[in-house]
Amino acid sequence: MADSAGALAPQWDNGSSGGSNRAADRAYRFIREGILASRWPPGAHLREQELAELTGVSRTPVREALRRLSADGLLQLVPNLGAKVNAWTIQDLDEIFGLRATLESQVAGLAASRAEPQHLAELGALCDAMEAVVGDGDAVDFSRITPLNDRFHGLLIDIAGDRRLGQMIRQVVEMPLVLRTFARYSRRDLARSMNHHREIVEALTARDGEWASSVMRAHVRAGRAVFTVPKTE
Amino acid sequence: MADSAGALAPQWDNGSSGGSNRAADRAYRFIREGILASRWPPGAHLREQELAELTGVSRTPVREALRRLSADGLLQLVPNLGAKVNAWTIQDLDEIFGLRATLESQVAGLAASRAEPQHLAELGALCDAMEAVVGDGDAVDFSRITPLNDRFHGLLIDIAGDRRLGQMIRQVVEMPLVLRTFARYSRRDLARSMNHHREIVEALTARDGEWASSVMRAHVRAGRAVFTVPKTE
DNA sequence: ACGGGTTGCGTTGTATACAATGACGCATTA
DNA sequence: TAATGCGTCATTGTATACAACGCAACCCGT
Repeated sequence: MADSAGALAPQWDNGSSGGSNRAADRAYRFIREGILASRWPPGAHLREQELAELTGVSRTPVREALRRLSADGLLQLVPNLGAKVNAWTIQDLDEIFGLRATLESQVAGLAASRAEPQHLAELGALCDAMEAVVGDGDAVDFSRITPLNDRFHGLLIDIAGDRRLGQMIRQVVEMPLVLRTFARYSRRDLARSMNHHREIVEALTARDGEWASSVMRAHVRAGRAVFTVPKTE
Repeated sequence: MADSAGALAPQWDNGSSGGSNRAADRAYRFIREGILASRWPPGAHLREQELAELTGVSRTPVREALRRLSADGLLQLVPNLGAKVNAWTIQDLDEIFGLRATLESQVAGLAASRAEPQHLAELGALCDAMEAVVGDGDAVDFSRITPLNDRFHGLLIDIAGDRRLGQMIRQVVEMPLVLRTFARYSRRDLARSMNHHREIVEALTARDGEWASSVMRAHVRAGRAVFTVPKTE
C-alpha cells in the first residue's frame, strides 16, 4: 500500500543527492522539507533571493537546489519567471500510483528470485515491529511506523538489486502526495497493509515471483484508494 | 525492439528540458551531444572551464548543464573532483532494457484502451514509411529510419496519455547504450522489428492491451539481445 | 632507500556584480 | 470609460572574482 516514503533516508546518501554538507545540499533539503511540510503550498512562487536568505547561503547554491527539485518534479521552473510549487490533480494521482504499482511489483518479482535467508529474516522482523506499533496504544504512532515501512520497501529494492529501478521508485515515492498517504490510513487500512507485508514475505520465501508481484500491486493500489475523495491536494 | 531514441525531439521542448535558447540549454545540448557521439568516451573527466570555453558561455550555465546531465544519468559528479562520463556494464545493460520492457509494455497496454482511429492511421503510415526505407536500397539508411521509429514510440506514449510514464521512458531511452542499438541491427533484426510494429498496431486496433503489451515487451528484449557480445560499450 | 609531512597547483564550490527579460501600473488617447 | 502604449520595477540569467578542497609532487628526516 501507499506507504509513506519508500526511500530509505540512510541509503539515500549516494553522491547524486543531498546528503553532504555543501551549501547546495543544505538548501536542497531545506526547500524540499518546506514543500513536503506544506510550508509553501502548491502554486506558491519561490524567489531565489528570499530562499538564499532563509537558508543562509548565496543564490548560486539555491539555484542548484531549485534545478534538482525541478528534476524531482516537486516544482516547475519557468524561464525568467521563477519556480512554482507543483499542484496535484487527479490525473497526477493516477499516474503516480500507476507507476508505483508497476515498478514496485517488478521489484517484488525480482526480489523473490534473489532473496536470501538473512533478508527474509530481516523482513519478518520488520513486520513484527510494525505490527507491534499498530497494536500498541490507542492512536497509531505514524512517526514510528513510517521508518519501518520505508525500511521494508527499501530492503526489497536492495534485494532486487536493480539500482535504476530503485532510483525510479524513489523518484515516484518522494512526492508530497505519496508521503502523506500513510497518515490517511484507518486502523483497518493499516491492518490490511500489515497483512500485505506478511504475504509478500511469504511469497518471497516460496520464491514465487508472480505471487509477490501481485500482492505488491494490490498493496500499492490500496493506497491509491485513500484519495478517492479528491480534496485537490 | 530497442529503437534508437524513444524521445521525440519536438515534444521534448517542455519547460524543464533543453529546448530554449538560454546559454544553459545550449551548454546542455552541446555536452550531451558530445557524450552521445563518444566525443568524450566513458570515464572521461570533464572540466567546467574547458566546457565553458568550448560552448562559448560562462561556467555558471555549464554547472547547471552538468547537474542536469547527472540527473539524466549520463555522468557522475564527485564533490570537489568534477564530472566523469558514465561507463556501462552488463548489469547496466540488463537494468536499462529491463526497465524499458516494463515501462514501454505498460504504455502499449494503456494505448490499446485509448487509441482513436486517427492515431491508428498515423501509426500505420509510420509502419509504411519505415518498411519503405528498409526495403529501399542495399544498405539501410538508419538516419531515415530512426526519426520514424522515434515518432512511432513517441506517438504511443502520447496515446497512452501518461506524462510521467513518458518522462521515465525518455530518461531510460536516452542512454548512449540504447541510442546505438538500432545501428547494430541486421537486416533480419530490422524485418522483425517492423513486424513487431505492425503487430502492435493490430493489437491496438483490436483494443487488446495484453496483446500489445506482450509484443512490446518482446520488441524491447529483442533489442537487448544485440548486445550479448559484451564489447564493454 | 623509504616514509611522512608539506607545499604548490588545479579544480570545484560559493559569493557578488551586472545584464536582460517579463510583469505590473500609470498615463494617455480614442 | 475602455483600450493601448510606455516606463519602471522586480526577478531571473549570466559573468566574474574569491575561497576551499583534494591531489600530487617534492623535500626532508630517518
